[in-house]
Amino acid sequence: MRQETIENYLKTIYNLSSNNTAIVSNSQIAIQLELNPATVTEGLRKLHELKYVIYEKSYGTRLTTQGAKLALDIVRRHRIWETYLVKELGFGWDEVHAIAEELEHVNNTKLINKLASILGNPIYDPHGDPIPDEKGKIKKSNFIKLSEGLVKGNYTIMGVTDHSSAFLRYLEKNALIIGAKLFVKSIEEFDQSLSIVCQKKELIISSKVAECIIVQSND
Amino acid sequence: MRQETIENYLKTIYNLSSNNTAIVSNSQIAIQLELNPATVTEGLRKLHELKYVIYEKSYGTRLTTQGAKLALDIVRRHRIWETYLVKELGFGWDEVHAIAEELEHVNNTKLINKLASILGNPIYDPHGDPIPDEKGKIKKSNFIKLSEGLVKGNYTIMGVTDHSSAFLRYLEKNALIIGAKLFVKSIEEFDQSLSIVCQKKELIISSKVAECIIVQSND
DNA sequence: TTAAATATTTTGGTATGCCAAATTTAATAA
DNA sequence: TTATTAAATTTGGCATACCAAAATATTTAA
Ligand SMILES: [Mn+2]
Ligand SMILES: [Mn+2]
Ligand SMILES: [Mn+2]
Ligand SMILES: [Mn+2]
Repeated sequence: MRQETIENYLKTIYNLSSNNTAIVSNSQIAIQLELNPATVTEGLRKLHELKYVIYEKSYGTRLTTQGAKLALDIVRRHRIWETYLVKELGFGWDEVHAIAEELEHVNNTKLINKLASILGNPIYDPHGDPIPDEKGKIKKSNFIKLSEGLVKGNYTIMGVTDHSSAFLRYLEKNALIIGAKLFVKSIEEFDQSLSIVCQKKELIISSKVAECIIVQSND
Repeated sequence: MRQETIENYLKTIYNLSSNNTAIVSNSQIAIQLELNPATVTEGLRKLHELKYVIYEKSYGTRLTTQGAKLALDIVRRHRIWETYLVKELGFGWDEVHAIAEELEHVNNTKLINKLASILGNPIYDPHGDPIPDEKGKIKKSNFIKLSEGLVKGNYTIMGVTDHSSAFLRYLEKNALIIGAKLFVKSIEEFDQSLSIVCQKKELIISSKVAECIIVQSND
């Protein structure tokens, strides 16, 4: 298998398994990688052969120790590059994901560690995602999705789960950036939309948006 | 054809044609890309179809305007990255070529122009090779190979044509770095080895080494 | 506990990128 | 000008990465 193919599978499996705890289904992977399910079945069989994953037919897939190690390395490269592009090269947080998708495959430990060092070995990337250290160790957090919070609460935005330009520009337009504080006034029963206050301005956000915002409770 | 394959062919053809003037043979390309000649014949037929090259069977290949444009873009990316790695990230001139071979395929104009801008839009890379500007324009020079110079002359080292770590470390060990001044005392008739003085130290270099050093005459 | 819906796998097939061996073409030396 | 040598091309084949459609298996809803 081509190295880039392996890397894209492992990264995807890692991301879909939420910190490598859950088992991942073929269809999830197929959607994420925009591949035909038949292709994914084949791919997983090969990754199993290569001992990167445990793939149990018609049940699901999880990473082996070896697979998780490589996955965490790709995730590290991706997030370090995103941070470098934003902090050192002046890109917007809505532009960097696509570039990092390519840069992540350049495998040079010295390069990544040098970038990390220039950045002061950051623990979070521009979207609030944790950056694994050189050994693959990752900072645990007790953050939640805004959609999972209680009504009437104070929160700080810690990250996002959608990295599309469209979503990030929408957030920016409404001052919903990382570090911003917000207060949830109420949740509409009909559609679970949230009425929130942020920077003294009141606004309504859909449940779909609230699902993509990661927050820390301040209460 | 895969974009990376196209790019590697075009860059190679550009480099072998010395500034896109000469016609390039299949065997040269095969050696450079470490491919079987049969593969190169196929590759060139496809690149001709795609209008990147004019490939005349059993005669030779040259770039079209479109092909030269893309080739110069790859060369620019490669040399900007090499310069950035040396000047901003602290790599040695003997380490950067291999990394740039991967980074050159990341296609993002804004990124390359940003790196170039941080570097002050350099005209030469760490090996003395000229960096095309955004439009593909390249600084012409009247530099020569040290092996082509006259006996008893003063020269300044302007570049190298071999980018291997082994060669570059050999040069560094002997203070034969870019900008260094040297004096050619004599050329041995038997093997064309050169007796030179550099930094007050005398040393003998083989004709093979002299062929890989680009100089400007100071006389 | 079945039928319907959904997910997965198998099968058959395409496109790309490569190579080894055989053949043809071109260049060089006698 | 002919051998001889070298370069290029053709042919037949292999491996990888995909997909569409058909066949199975699993899950979910009756
Ligand atoms: Mn990727
Ligand atoms: Mn990110
Ligand atoms: Mn390359
Ligand atoms: Mn260079």
